[in-house]
Amino acid sequence: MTKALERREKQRADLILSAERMIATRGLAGLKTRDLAREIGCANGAVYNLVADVDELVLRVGSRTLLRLDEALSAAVRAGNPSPKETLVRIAIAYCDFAAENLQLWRALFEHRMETEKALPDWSVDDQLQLFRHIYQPLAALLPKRDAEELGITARSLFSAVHGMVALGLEQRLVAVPLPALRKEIASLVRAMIDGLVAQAA
Amino acid sequence: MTKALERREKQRADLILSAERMIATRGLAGLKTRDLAREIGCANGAVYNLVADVDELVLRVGSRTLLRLDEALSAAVRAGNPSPKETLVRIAIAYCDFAAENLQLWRALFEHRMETEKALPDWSVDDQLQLFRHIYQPLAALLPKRDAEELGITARSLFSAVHGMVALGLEQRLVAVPLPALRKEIASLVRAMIDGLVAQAA
DNA sequence: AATATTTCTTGAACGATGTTCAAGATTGCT
DNA sequence: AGCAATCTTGAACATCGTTCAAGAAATATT
Repeated sequence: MTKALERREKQRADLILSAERMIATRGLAGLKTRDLAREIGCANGAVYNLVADVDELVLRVGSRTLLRLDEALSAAVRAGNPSPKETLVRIAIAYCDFAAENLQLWRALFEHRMETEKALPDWSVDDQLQLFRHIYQPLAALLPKRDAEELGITARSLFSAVHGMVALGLEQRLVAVPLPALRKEIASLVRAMIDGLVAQAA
Repeated sequence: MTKALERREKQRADLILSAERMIATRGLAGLKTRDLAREIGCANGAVYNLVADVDELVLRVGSRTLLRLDEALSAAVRAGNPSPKETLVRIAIAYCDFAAENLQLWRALFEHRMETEKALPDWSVDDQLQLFRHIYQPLAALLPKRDAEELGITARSLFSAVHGMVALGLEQRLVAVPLPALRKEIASLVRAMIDGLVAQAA
């Protein structure tokens, strides 16, 4: 019994890694159960012994991506010892860089939601909220008069604004923006947002 | 000959309207050629006489949506005669309201891009760039020292930031944000961005 | 007006794809 | 070794977008 379960877990891990590789190279739409089955060496039907459906598979890959994103943002905060304002700029730039370097996996994070209506499992929701904590602390230092709830909302807004710039900036359909220019733009607008918020609070 | 072409055009218009209705009620994923054919009264294969493929259909619906969005933003600018700063706030709020009121159609605008790699036809690209002109003018008044290219980039960044707030704000997966709170947040952050940009320029 | 030619429309068929399931193979327990 | 529980298989199903040969309709020609 232990042997079988071990093998199962091993294959499950293989499956998720294969799915991750496949999304990274061919995009979310390029993820096919039959190709996955061939890659990990099993029948296509066997995929459903390892995972309930592709939705779960995508969410598991997404969870890994969020983890790596979290690490990237943590590293950006850790480097040097800048002011709260520059910390927030670094986080934004790090988010942009991560998205550019993991374009397809990062996109999959947001593309997938639209397709299914069913609620997300808890293990998937938790990760997402963790991201805001990187923003929360520097923001609290800059806006000492705001209470925790206000800070949470503002942190989310700040994140969303940067996300929008990255999302539309990395889109090739509109005018293609070279990555260095995008980074500069993001840094500039983040500084503007922070300056504006601090000025409003004064 | 003219009679047949007329009928064709009529049916083409019907098809696009049906597609629009279908996306609005069932989402982009709910758009099915067989259902469309039944609605406009023709065989499913006949859809491909009116339109090259579903991609084109989605783009045509998107074009209509962008037109209505443009009108909504124009109306927001027209109302009253506020300062450039408040004009930009109104545009942002109008964008948020439009997205909320036309949720599925608005989402389809951005969901669709990911799926196809082929370049967009010109008639579809043009509309998108027009949106920035609403932002450009008030921004030029606020930042008189910036040249046209810089203003264009900043206008796009501002739009992207607001788009991000709306996109993640209207997402139900994360913490659900009530619409009035979202509008308030957007107004607040737009004012902060503008204040910050103006202060930087000084 | 009758016929020929071009064009359009049809709906069956194709190829993909996610998912299911009964039958066969494998594993774990006594 | 033998039995029961479990897992694996790959064929089958349903649902898509899309294509296409054949029949219907419209247009052009005589």
